[in-house]
Amino acid sequence: MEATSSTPKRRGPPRSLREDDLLDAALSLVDEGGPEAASVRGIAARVGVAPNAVYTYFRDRSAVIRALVDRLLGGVDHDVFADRSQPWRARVESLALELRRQLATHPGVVPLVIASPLDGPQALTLHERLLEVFADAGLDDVAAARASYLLVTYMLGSVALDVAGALKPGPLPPEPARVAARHSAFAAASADRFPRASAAAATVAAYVSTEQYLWGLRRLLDGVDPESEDAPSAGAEPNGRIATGHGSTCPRSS
Amino acid sequence: MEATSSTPKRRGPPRSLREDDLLDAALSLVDEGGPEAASVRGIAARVGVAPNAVYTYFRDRSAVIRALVDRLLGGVDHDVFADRSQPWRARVESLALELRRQLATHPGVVPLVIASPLDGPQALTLHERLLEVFADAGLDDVAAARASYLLVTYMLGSVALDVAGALKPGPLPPEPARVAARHSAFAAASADRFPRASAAAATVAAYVSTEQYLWGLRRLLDGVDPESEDAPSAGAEPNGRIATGHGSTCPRSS
DNA sequence: TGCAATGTCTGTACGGGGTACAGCTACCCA
DNA sequence: TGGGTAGCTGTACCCCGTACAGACATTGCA
Repeated sequence: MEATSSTPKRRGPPRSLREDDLLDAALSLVDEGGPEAASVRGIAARVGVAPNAVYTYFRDRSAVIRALVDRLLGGVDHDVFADRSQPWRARVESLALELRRQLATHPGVVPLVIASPLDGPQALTLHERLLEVFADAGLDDVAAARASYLLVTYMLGSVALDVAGALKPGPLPPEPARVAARHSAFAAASADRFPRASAAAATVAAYVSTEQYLWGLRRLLDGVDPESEDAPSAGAEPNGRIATGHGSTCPRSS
Repeated sequence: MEATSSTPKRRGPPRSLREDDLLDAALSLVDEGGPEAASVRGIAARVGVAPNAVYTYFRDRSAVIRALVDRLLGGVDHDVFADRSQPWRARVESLALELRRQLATHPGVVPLVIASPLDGPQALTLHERLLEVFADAGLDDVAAARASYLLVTYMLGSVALDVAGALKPGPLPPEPARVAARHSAFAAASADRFPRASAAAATVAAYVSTEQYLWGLRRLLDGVDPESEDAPSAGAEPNGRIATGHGSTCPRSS
């Protein structure tokens, strides 16, 4: 915002609103009522303003959402991560944990993060930081870019599904009488169809943990590690290495 | 449940609509116009019916969406996966590829998948299938459940972010004059802030591929493999290993 | 054969959402 | 001191989800 560099000459009355106020309101709404609660009207009402005032700061609702996601992911930081004297893997793990914490604190934004295109500033922030770390680790640009994409994908994907899985809408409202029969029958059929998965659901939930998240992350980091041997082949390599699959022949890819 | 089994006595006129017709319409709408295009009114219009008719078959719009996601993920199948004589890893990879194909064909549903709670029939279908495979592979129930969760998380997360990343909204519509200055300034600031990531974006995109997806999957499968040694510790293991920020040396080798 | 019950679909309407358009007001600068 | 402009409001439009009440066809049963 310092782009108005030289003369911060402002016209009009002093702002009673600011982007941050609107985003704060949006975030609190999302925290309370889920992703859809961040309506333009709701945000405006929360800051005590007419709905249209929002359009002075954001082009449309999606711009508000993007800015919200941006601010949230951009704020992911941590002492360990910022400390360049730390081992690079520890820094990445620190970032991953902080990201997880951040999204777990605001589960409602997860769908918004996922729905946002990956090339926005928010993802770029993450990429940028990872790229720095990988450069420190000695990866060349291409390898760093690939590693960055792989990790951002894993981190956001895992955290998103973990958190979104925990974000259940609660018991559904009662069904209208006319449709109740059909749907209850369907529910019963579902339970019949997936007895084992249903039974395992509780077990599964108990094992979804930060440990597991970190474990997967470390497995991927092993492959990224330049000192390791099993970095992914850049696609230039034909199926030889990739198809070498631990006792299984891998099917055709694309 | 099975109560209606004996006499399929129906009253009323023969259905001119069916769930599948509505879901077909919803899917085509999503394919054409993104996740939000599947409005109740739109679906009804596409099948040539009043909007309310939809409520005869689904409790509300979210039920339609859930059924759509359910049908899509439930339909993920493949010859190799179904063939129990195949090595289990090949079967899992086959499922993963088919899932990727399916979602890549219908990118618009990805946000819907992510937004759906993980305990719905759709995810249960995936879990159920993976659990079968893992059981065949000799994993006990708990290990299978953990592995299943890890893989569903990875698969859906990776594919979702890949596909959603490819699902860019295109160039944004022109901004209203009043706000243009502020936003272009912001855009410039963004480009300044993330020069490296911006530059790397194209490179990154070029390397996002099925290969990379499979590579990550295989790394995780290595850990799941009962014949392998480095399965994730079930959380029983204290922090010793985890807090150890291994200074870029692989903690384990395969 | 006729009547009542029931599932399917329509007409209408309400509340809420995004947002375009046209102002009003207070402030800044010339 | 007056024009210009940023910040904000009032109003209005259209789309969306969906509740309510009924029209209609089909069926089971008397």
